[in-house]
Amino acid sequence: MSIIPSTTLDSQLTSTWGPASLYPDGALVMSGYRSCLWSHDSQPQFWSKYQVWEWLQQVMDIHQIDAASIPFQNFDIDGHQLCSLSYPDFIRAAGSVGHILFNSITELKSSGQYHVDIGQLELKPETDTCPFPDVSYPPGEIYDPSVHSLAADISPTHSSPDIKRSFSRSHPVKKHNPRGTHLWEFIRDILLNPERNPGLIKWEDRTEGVFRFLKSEAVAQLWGKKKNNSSMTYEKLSRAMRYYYKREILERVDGRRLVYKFGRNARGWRETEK
DNA sequence: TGGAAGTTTCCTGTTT
DNA sequence: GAAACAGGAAACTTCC
Repeated sequence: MSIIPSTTLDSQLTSTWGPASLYPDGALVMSGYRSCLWSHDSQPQFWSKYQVWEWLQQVMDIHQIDAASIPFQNFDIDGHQLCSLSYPDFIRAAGSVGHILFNSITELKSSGQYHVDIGQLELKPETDTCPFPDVSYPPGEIYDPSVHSLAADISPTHSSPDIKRSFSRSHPVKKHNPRGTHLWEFIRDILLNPERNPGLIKWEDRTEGVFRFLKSEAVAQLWGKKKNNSSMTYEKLSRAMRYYYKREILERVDGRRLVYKFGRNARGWRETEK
């Protein structure tokens, strides 16, 4: 979302993917590390409704917060409005999760330039040097939603032990999320960042959740890189996609090759959820 | 340590 | 004939 304009497929494939979900509380992991600078539109004040919603998604992901814990309809606002909310507003809007969201947005507002790539993170004490030697991305290259997601950008203020204890007591967590982002979430995130992933996957029917792979093997390679699996192919990826039919995360689209549709159990792709 | 979840890999057969 | 789809089966990785 509000990240660096783009990066190449090659650079993605050679960069370390950020296994954000391997760190149930990424902010804790990142505590004590300096943030790196990123682009102007990373400042939450300039976010669109869509970006606000994405931020919510990423906070949920990084904290493994049950999706049902956050009433998305209460966040049908843009970044400017979001930044004007007070702590009580967050509590009213998101209940027990409110303080997590408040801390995150407070930090983002105060830094305005917060970006941490967990994949490149070395666990070492805070130093005067940025742990990310080169965060520049040539134009026209492809954005990697997992590397550059806000999931990796959660406020260090979350590292507060009090918050952590409070959070673990009061918030349900996802039952299981074995290897970080799920495949369908990975696909969804690519779709939600079309300007940064030109020609990989595109919406066929945005309102119905129908999408089509344009470069199936490229997507498979990207997925393989994320999973540190250089032998990933579209054939294997598509097998995993087909398992989603049973779970109703995806629905079959008969007669159309490379076309899938989000099912009732897939969330976060609808515009109306923003 | 065992079970569950979510893939990953391989395979055969079918459809486009 | 090639590419993609469909789905069974077993293995694997990770988390709890």
